[in-house]
Amino acid sequence: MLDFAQPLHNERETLFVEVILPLAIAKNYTYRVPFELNDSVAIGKRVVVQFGKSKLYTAIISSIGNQAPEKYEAKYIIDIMDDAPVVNARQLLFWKWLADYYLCHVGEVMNAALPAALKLASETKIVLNKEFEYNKADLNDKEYLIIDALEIQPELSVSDIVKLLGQKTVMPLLRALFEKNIIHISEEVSDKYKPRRRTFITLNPVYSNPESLKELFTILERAPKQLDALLACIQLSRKQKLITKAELTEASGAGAAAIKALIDKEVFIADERTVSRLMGEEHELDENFVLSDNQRAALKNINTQFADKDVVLLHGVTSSGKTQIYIRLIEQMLASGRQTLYLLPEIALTTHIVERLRRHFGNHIGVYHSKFNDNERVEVWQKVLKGDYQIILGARSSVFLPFDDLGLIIVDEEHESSYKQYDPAPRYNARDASIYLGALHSGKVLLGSATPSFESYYNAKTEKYGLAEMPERFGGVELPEIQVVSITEETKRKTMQSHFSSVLMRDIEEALAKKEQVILFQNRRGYAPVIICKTCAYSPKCINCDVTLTYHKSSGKLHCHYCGYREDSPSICPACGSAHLEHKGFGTEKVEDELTILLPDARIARMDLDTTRSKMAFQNILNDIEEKKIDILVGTQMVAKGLDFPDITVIGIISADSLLKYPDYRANERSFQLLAQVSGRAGRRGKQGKVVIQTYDPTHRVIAQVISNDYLDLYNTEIVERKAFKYPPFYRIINLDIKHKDPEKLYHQAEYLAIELRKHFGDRVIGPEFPLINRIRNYYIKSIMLKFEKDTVSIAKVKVILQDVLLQFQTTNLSKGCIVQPDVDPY
DNA sequence: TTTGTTGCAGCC
DNA sequence: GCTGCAACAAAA
Repeated sequence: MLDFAQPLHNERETLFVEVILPLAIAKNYTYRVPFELNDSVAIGKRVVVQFGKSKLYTAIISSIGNQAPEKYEAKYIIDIMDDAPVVNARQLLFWKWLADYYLCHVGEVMNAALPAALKLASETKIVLNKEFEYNKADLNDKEYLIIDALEIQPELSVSDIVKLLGQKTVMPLLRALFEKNIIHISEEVSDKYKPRRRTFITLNPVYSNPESLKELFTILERAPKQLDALLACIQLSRKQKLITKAELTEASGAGAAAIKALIDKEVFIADERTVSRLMGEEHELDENFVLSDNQRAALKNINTQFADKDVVLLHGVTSSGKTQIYIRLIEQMLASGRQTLYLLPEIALTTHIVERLRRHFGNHIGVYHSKFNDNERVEVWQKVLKGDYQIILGARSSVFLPFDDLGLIIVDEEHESSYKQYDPAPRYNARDASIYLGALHSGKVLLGSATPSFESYYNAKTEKYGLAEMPERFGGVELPEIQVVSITEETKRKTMQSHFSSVLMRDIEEALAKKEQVILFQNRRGYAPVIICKTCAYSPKCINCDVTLTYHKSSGKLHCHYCGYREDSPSICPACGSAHLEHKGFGTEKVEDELTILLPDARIARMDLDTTRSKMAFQNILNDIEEKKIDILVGTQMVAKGLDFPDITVIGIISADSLLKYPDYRANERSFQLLAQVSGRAGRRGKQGKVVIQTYDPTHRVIAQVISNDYLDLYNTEIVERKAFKYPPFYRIINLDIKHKDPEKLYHQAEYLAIELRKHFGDRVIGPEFPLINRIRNYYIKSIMLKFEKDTVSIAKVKVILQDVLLQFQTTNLSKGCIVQPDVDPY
């Protein structure tokens, strides 16, 4: 007779699991499963293992077997942390693909994929959650011990707790405490995103009939303040649907105490809600919008193309209403019961689009991005795992969430470079990864952009992707008027006031007079990027990097934008003692500074990395713009993205030249995208905006294309060059960054590596060359570029060979001290 | 001789 | 990625 109660694995059998460790190592590691855990092991569950002499790590089980490794004795798993897998099989495939495609280790992918709190390690720091009130009687002895220790010493590492309890299996305990919200993992101070919350007050419906209301009045007779508040509430509710607590306090003059008393008595019902930063106007409209004919056609087109194409590119000009189409598509997905992932560039996620979708989709939607703290991220992760969210709105890292049936991925602003991660490996592009992820789920991918990347547009043109176009703006919003100003010309006529042309100044002044707002764009932060001695031509350099130091007036120091090094700004030349130090070039800080002199009455703010680094600063600036406390906003790239405010009518590009002259094959594409995007910020419904582009090169082809808003012309001219000079979309690029502390050794090693590579790839190997910046953080850098024909060369095979060559290289004596970092599809 | 520094293999 | 050791260098 069959015994159905029989456990999954024979109890006698010894199981071994292969795990993924959150480290940059190539090998797989096998651990032995203690008998008592035989039934609990499963692929995708987290286990605690010891790796090396003393370190504990959270690892993910990637496979289970019963063969003991031959060459070594496997260590035991210390513990299993999950009752159910936190990572599903598709995710593991996705991780593997990413590691292969981007030439990195699965462990690095795991690191990027899992929120920190899901991978506690010995060094993870634990802190108490101060806001949580718990009953000590509910804790068991060990938990009590931990909490007690944390009350004395606010921060303990996992290994401290191991010592404290005298046992190795502390992770489940910590997990339990974590889930009960008693402890947090400690994080460096990062600015945390806080949605704006308001408390809304409504009268308890119990009092909707006159009888009970009358009764209430009698009861409150002896509390005149509360009576005032009640009356004010009734009065306000005639005029508006929603009453905020602040409005009520203001209108009644009753004070917060009276209102609180009424809430406590359940006369008022308080409801705290996240509200839009863009107040009013759109509220009603959004719930039940109607697509325009163009939008309906585009939607239909997309749906038709999805029938035989997995990826469709939606090319719609700014303000053509792509978001409404996305919403309709998400609704379709929701109806069919499948999940949607909606990707946006990081910065766009702090604006009203989140609220707009929240309002539309309510509890179905989860938001995930880097301004969220780790606890919030784990919460979203768990909810996706449980299937609580049907829709995820997030930045690039949300491709890692544990989706189980992803029907649609929308990648908005697909051309954005912020989809590509550079610094810690994996150097992945979330847009490209999405296409693979979509395929893994047999889902569809929609790429959206007003200025598509050439790669995507080419793929659409060659019918690899479907293409839907929306050439018209929605609701008759006019394109801004773009005026180009020649700096050369104005300088000759002596009409430049420092960096502002007469044209720009006039437009700014006119806008200010009309109480409208202005954005000025300058693609460089700080005050002056170079300081140069007029006598001996010396200019201060960073001690760790090969760059000139940028003068920052606010700190009075010279900053290195690459490693963070700072030093005091010299008053005389450190080389020759001359007092003639000249500031060359200008950044946002200087623009702001000069503007305050030229327009002393204007309220000016600056938005760049320096002013938004601190907690909440970014949000504060946005609030100030919205509440019209700022007349002029000076900023870097940041201002181009996701700033949608109706009263911004003038945009000034202080100097387009640094964009146009950037030494990169993508410079024209990028310039167009950025200029088009910045221009899109000017003017909204009913108001035509104005864009002023200042440049030394007013006849530049790209500027003409921006003015005529002719993406196609740009594409057609550029694509010819791309083909001629062997660049994407016709060729794939893999960059190898080679780093060494010793420039001599670096030179020889890089040359040697290039020779080795040429043996396999011939003249597809370019370099080694010095990159734009020669040395960063005391490492000298050379780079080798590899270009492969897209149509005829199998990139998978290339990567196998490349991996091989690199491995060979790294095992020779010649390569000691040398770091090679591959960057696949650099962006 | 002691103490400090750096490079490097191996971790299961 | 981290560790511990070996080799080497500087201080004593």
